Amino acid sequence: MSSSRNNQIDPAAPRCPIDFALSLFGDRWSLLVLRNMALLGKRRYSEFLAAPEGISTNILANRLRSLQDCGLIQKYPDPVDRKAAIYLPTDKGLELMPILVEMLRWGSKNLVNPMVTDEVTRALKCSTAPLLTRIERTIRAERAALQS
Amino acid sequence: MSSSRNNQIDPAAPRCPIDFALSLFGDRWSLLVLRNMALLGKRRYSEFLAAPEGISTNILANRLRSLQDCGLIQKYPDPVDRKAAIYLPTDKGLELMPILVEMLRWGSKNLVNPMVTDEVTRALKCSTAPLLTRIERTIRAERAALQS
DNA sequence: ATCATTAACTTGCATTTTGCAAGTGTTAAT
DNA sequence: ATTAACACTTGCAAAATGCAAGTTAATGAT
Repeated sequence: MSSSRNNQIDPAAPRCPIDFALSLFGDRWSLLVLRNMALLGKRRYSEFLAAPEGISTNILANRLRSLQDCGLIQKYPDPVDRKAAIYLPTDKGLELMPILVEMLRWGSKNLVNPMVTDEVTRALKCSTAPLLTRIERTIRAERAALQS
Repeated sequence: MSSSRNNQIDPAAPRCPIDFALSLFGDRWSLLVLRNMALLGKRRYSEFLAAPEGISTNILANRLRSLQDCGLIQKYPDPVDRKAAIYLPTDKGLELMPILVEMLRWGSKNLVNPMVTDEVTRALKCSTAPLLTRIERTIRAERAALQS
């Protein structure tokens, strides 16, 4: 697979936004990695690998690369452990949160036994704004700490 | 491929709603077919095939089957042309519209030249509620006409 | 009644992507 | 000097995809 999917497409040609979105993260794993980062507070390769869905090592490495190539996540060296890396969503990646939240809503409604935190349950029932703000703040704060 | 993906999974076991959603329509084509039905007013196999993204015939047939198996769309015989079929989203499928709309929003913001109708542009700027209501009404009306 | 056409697929096959297991390179701890 | 932890990479079989061609059933034209 090319490191980023969908090359040889004229970026100025008019295109359906949904098609564009799906060409970047329309697959089984990309949004699950984003979920792990943004919703479950995971930051490292080994943590993503440990997710209950069981992504395999080569696919995870491939997705981490393509998400970086799309500008949706960024990789940082861990300041206290030089063999480790920290992955965080970019602002462009954080803008995917409404999509994740709507999937969460649909899945929660259509699953027999949806596994969700109390915070998410509350957010889906009332307003998702507080959840989204909290996520943005958390990620931006970590990013600021890593870049200094 | 099995006609519906993800068999041998205990439906009562607790599961992440996002994982569940992605297991049903987390691929390049399923949501594009839904877009064609709900947002672009397409109803027939030949219309889906004519979409600018260029889905191939076997993949389209496969997705139409798996979306039916998931209960997201339903197939009806065309009342005026017995060799033709009409595909429409179910209510469960209509509930995916917020996900599509959020993808639309993200793509429109992050594409150089997003191809969207004026109605969608307006909906994204102000409120998506009118667009969603109009889609629901349209589909439900067609469904009612076909079932009688 | 026959023939061509249309709509909705199915089939075969080459290419690509996925999933699993095993291996590699670098840093850190003992 | 060994061992362990972390983040990958490689090899290979199996599955999914994309393309072209073929099939079936209903219509429409002659």
